Amino acid sequence: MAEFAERGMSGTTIRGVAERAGVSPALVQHHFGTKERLRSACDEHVTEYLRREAAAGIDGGEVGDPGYVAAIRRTAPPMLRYLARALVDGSAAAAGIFDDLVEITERYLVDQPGRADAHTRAVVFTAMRLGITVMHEHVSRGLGTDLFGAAGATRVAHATLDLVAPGIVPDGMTEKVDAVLEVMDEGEAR
Amino acid sequence: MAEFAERGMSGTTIRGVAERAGVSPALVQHHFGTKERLRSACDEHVTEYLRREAAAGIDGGEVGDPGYVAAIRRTAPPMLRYLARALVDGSAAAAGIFDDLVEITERYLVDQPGRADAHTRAVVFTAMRLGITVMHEHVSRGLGTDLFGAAGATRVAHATLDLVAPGIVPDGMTEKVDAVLEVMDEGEAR
DNA sequence: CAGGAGACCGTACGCTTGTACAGCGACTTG
DNA sequence: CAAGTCGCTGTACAAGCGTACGGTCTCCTG
Repeated sequence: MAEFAERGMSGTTIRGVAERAGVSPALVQHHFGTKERLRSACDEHVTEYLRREAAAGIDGGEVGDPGYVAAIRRTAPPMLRYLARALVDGSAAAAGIFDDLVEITERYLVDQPGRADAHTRAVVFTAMRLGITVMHEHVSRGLGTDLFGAAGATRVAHATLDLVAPGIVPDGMTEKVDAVLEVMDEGEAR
Repeated sequence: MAEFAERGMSGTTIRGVAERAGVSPALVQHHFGTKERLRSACDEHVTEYLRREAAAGIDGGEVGDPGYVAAIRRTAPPMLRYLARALVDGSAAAAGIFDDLVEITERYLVDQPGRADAHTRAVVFTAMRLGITVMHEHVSRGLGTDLFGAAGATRVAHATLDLVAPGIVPDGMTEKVDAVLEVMDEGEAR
């Protein structure tokens, strides 16, 4: 996944993946058959991960658990880096994830009257939020800190809350974000 | 540029570029030498274009000219498609453009008190806005309309104005956007 | 203990790739 | 009109690619 994220679908080689994994190229082929099936396996893996963690994050009280947050902070960056590439590399799975996020966003965005309809807003807002992840390299450079680090994530979360219209985001979202950031800080300090 | 935009740096072949241009692969090499220098030429071209048109758009009254707006709407999409790819493909020129946009954004964003500092806000806002362009394929699919078409651009502009905090965007920006959209509609109707 | 499954490897093959090179015709220039 | 420039081409080649295949070793199982 790291190799796909860094070099893109056509830029990664099976030999490169094998070397990074410390095995022979033949073993990669033995397990995944073809390069396309290796990509599919990555797609499936990140799709399942996001579906599982998104569900836990939405309806679960797990976001208050320092251990859970720490685990997410450890496992999420590789997934997001892969997703960032897949979103512009023409992966069908990434398109599905995007559409799922649009649907979730549309359900949670406050439908207050404005210039655009709720669906258009949800699509645009999803693209905007994902833009930060997709351009994490540039964001990190601009911030002088890794976006996927604790400090970077906090700053970006605060800036995002500054930037989006208050009437759009559901009630209690600001507090929820603050709670997660606090739990994250505690986990970082320990 | 279209080939680079669709297939990425490592996915495009000189033979593919040549075929698309209706010439022989050797001619591409004759003019640009190497694939890397071809990419550099594209980078330079889009950089110069954006610098020129951004300057005209910011301090010029040209945005009220229907002919000018029509020309932009014809020339911009290929540039933006290329930029979208270059931003995640690790192009040095794209990084420079991103940084330039951050600087411009920081200069124009209203520096009202909030949770994040002005620079962080500018970086995040730049990534968000570019996210729409970078994920134009997904946005277009979600909208059911081409993002680079007149209808799509209008809907996205309206949704963006709905989504960003009113205190952040400078005075008169809404009216300016409306004016451009109106001129665009006139040009389209003709 | 025989044997099968599976993780793992080295080698090989055909194809595509970037690039080098020699050449051809049209047009410009002295 | 000779000569050079330039747009343009076909061919050739080494490197790297995805993938097929046969083989080795370890471990589990009957």
